[in-house]
Amino acid sequence: MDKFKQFLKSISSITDTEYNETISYFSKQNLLKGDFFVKQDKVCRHIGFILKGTLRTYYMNDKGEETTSCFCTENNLTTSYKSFILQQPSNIILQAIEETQLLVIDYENLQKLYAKSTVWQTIGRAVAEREYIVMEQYASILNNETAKEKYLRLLKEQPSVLLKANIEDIASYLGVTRRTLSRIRQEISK
Amino acid sequence: MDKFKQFLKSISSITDTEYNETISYFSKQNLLKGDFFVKQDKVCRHIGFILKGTLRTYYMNDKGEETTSCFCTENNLTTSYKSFILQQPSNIILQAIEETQLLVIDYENLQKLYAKSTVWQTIGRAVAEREYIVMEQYASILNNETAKEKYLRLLKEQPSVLLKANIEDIASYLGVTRRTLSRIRQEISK
DNA sequence: AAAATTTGAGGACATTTGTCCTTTAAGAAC
DNA sequence: GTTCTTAAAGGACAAATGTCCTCAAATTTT
Repeated sequence: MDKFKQFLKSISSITDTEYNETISYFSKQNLLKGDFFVKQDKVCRHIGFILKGTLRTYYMNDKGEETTSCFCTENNLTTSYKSFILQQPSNIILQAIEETQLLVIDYENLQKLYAKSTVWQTIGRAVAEREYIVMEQYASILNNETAKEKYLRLLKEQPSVLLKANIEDIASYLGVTRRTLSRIRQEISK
Repeated sequence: MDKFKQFLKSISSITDTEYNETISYFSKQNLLKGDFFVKQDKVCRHIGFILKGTLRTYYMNDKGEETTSCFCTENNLTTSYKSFILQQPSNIILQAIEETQLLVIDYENLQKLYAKSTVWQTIGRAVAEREYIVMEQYASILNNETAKEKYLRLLKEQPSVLLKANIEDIASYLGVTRRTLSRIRQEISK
């Protein structure tokens, strides 16, 4: 729980008292490997803070092909943010790829916090701005980096993901087929 | 100016009185074709609302190659949002591709509005959420659509851009070379 | 109007990536 | 320990895309 307090303090000037007054709006949630945090076409009702574990975010097209867009790891927020904001069905799926512990708040409780407290108004904007920045960074990577560069970035920034996720998911994250990922790994091992 | 009031009302419950009290924080800016709204590596100090015209958003890599990420059109906000939020140098460039009129607010004035008014706190969050959604949509397109699909989408959603922008810029927006764009147009014309 | 310059279309070939398949290795089940 | 199953690596060929170039049309300059 302390991790979460630290996270909030890193994005706002929330005091210990304010934190204690509002933490009761959150609850804990545990996921096993393979469990879904957000299912496709369901409205995402929660924002979660990852205390422990890893989630995979992916799209699924009509043909059933999956495209991994993100691996969410410890001490970060996770949600189908667009679905959450608009309270509309989600076009992305969030699934645990290992045992995962979350601190979650639902939509109504978050609106209550916004109404009740100025600091939570600020946190709400800061979170939206952060989510924007993460997404812009992601789009920038999609635009400017080759699959090989993305692989090397993953290796550097989230090496644990390469051990936990399977080849299919990593390939779809890089935007290539398994065959090409195999070629990339071959090149790198030289 | 009315367009801007309408825009704000579409994302918040701002009243006419509140609007009139805060509009003086904004000023007008005109750009000629080729003028920059945001230069590379400069801190973006403004958010603009496009009253008229079109801007192109692009990255430039070390080799001087440009990647167009967005064409911003009338009645939308435009800014290098990440640079604006963090007040750090921008990695994207915003350039008018035709004569453009903007309503702009600078960073300090926006912070004053946030401090002064609850409705502007809400607008700030709503804008961040909107920008997030646009960016997510963009990332989703990058992930899931082929260059041809992107071209057809542009044709449908922003047909004016195909007339105003040059081939090089459109190709870089689609993530392909001019040669491939030429092939795409050939296919479509059949 | 003629010349010069810029812009888009498209040919030829090389490179990259995908598709389909086989092989190998590792782990699970018996 | 042997067989079965699953996951990753990699071969062979096809398809898609990039590179480099030329040509034609349009636009600008003189």
